[in-house]
Amino acid sequence: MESRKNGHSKVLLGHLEQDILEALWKRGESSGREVFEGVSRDIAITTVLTVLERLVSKGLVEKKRGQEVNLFRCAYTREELAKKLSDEVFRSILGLSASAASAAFVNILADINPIELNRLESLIESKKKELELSGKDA
Amino acid sequence: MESRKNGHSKVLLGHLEQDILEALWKRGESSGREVFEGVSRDIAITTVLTVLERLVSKGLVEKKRGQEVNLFRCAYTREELAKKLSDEVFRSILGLSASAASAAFVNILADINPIELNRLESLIESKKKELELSGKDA
DNA sequence: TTGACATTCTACATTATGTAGAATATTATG
DNA sequence: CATAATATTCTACATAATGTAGAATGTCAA
Repeated sequence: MESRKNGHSKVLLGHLEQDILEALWKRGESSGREVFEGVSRDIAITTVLTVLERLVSKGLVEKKRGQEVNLFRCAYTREELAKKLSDEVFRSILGLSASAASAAFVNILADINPIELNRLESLIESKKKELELSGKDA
Repeated sequence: MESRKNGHSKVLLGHLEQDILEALWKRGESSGREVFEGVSRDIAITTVLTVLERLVSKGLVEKKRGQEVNLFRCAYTREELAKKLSDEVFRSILGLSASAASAAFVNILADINPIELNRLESLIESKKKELELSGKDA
């Protein structure tokens, strides 16, 4: 439903950027050509190389010289990247309305991965204990 | 720390857009000039008018003819907007790593508004019950 | 050495956002 | 009513992010 601006709908990273990271996570360290094949899109290989290069600039991908070709690999695991990207976005939305954001978060999590609801609950418990400790002398 | 691209650091809406929405939420229905004053920035009033107009295009602000001037107001409450904006972003990050995203969410919520942790917990409980019901015949 | 492939450079298109002057419309008032 | 003061709309530019890829150049193996 969400009225996407136009063609795009990127959120945190561009679509191609995401696909490239996905390919790298799946295949592990790979050459440019392998990444190109991994994303399997009808685009020129130079396009992939260019974006790969940009990801390197952003520090999201690491490049090193292999024997015959350059090799690329993600600088972060999915988890690490999720954490990195979360910060700004969560802060922004939670700042708008913590309650609404929380509700939305739970709804979406339930939709995507309901099992995680339990883990989320545990996380909250832990965090609460943590806060009690740090705040007990107030 | 987050290496901001350049000058910008927008997430979901531009800075000026956010400021304008804030001004509208604070003041309620307002004229263009009032919004301009509300955002109190050293920019031309037409800049505010332009962005206001764009927000109208995006459906985030409503415009109507007042007696002597046009009046603008937010089409959504903070809560509604937070919900609207959450969807895509949360889905994207949760899709990357539900566990990492959950952890980040809890950390940031605890930082911004710890009291909400309790509410979040309740939300999870409710959601879990809800899921049990819908899934009990599986 | 030379052809195939890899890498880098350069460049363009599109979209989003911030910015605002010019042009036009409207209103209040002398 | 004429007109100055405002308000509104139009048009336009700048910058950044992203996708896109051809041209130029580099490298390696047969």
